[in-house]
Amino acid sequence: MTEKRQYKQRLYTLFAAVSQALANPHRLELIDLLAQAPRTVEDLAREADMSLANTSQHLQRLKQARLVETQRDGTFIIYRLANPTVSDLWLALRSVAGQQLAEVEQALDAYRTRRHEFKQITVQELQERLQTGEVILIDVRPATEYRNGHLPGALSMPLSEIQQMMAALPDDRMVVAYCRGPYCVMADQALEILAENGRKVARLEEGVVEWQQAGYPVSYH
Amino acid sequence: MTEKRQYKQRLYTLFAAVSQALANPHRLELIDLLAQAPRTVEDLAREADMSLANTSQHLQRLKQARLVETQRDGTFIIYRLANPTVSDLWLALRSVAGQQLAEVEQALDAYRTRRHEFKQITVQELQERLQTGEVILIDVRPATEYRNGHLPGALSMPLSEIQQMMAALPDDRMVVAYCRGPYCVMADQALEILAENGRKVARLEEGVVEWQQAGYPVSYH
DNA sequence: TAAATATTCAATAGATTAGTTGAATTATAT
DNA sequence: ATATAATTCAACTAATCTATTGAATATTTA
Repeated sequence: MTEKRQYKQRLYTLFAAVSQALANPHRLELIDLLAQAPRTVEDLAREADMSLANTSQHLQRLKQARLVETQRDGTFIIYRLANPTVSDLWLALRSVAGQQLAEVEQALDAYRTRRHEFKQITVQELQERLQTGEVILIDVRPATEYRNGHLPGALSMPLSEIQQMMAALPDDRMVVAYCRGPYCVMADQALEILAENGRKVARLEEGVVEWQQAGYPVSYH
Repeated sequence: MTEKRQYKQRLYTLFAAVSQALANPHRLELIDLLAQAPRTVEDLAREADMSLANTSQHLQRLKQARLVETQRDGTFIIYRLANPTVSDLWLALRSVAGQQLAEVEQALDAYRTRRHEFKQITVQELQERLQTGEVILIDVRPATEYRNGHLPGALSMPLSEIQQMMAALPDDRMVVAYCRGPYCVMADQALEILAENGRKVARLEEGVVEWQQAGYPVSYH
């Protein structure tokens, strides 16, 4: 019977190893980025503000834990999440932390300083108003992420190019912006610019991953 | 802008702290037990085969991470999961590990040695056959866990008492047993005893937590 | 074939952190 | 007051973890 205990312990140790792989802020940021789209090491290092070698090391740990996998493309190596359930795990982790730790709300307020300034729109509301043509929906993430999947009906309008592209938007409709999800500041920044230019704006807190997990379909073109 | 980076880092650090709290086999076993029912420290220590002091220490860490909470009952302190989403997180973690790590299957085969000997029954199949009265469903977990919630129509028949209680079962129907889920060996042990006594048996891999997460209702009486 | 590029590897420093145990302590109930 | 349940403390051991560097590898391009 003491063997049984060992085997049970081995199982829990395996589960703990996965949790261990996620138990680092840098690695979580990498997972978060990869949940939006597959990327090269360089790209990840730049987005996460880490050295290349360090990024590579952390990616190795994630790979060992089978949370990410690689695929070569020319001289680049492209990392991707190994499985959609990894996204689910990341969302579950975020959700528990968000619900249980008041510090998350505080940190979020410090990060997204204008979070409470903009009107929020729910998924249901958005869908109704998109149908009737009352609102226009923009995806302000980098174009690569848009190409990897976006909300149906969304226009790609990366934050970096919004000043130029803004003019192309019809000015009789409210603009709803979304980005990588509730812990992403890009949509707020886009709305700030749009609002300064006299647009009626609102933010959708959900990103593509949250949208998808809720069971809604995603567009690719 | 470098402040922004700090705040983002702080957020990921908070998420990582939750993962860190789960990144230990003993603590995962405690979470697993608490997912079945609230318990005292003593009870947890006994079930998990750990010293009392050690159990207490690990529980403190889980409490700090807000994954569990306490409630006093006389001289006892009762621990429970702080939130149903903690169960979801635990299931998501288990699911990722199960899908990505071949070692989990191997360890499971070593732990549940007779796992492949018994017929498995799916949730759908079970529901159909319960309706028609073709099968009888037993919950072989300790009675406390049964009382905390069980599958509708299940009889409480703890593994420890199955020898005595077995006789009460009608002998014209197949007996389906379940316990704490796919990583629990109790149902297998019950089926072994029942099969030796000439019963037709089958195992339901799902436990109450998996059942509940799938959206099915749970009974309490 | 050689050069250029992207990524990984190996080795290291340095700090921090984690897990366990037994004894002492606190809190509650009788 | 005494017994019971749980927590905390002190102490020890061990281990892990991150970030950094420069060298090495693998693939493509010239």
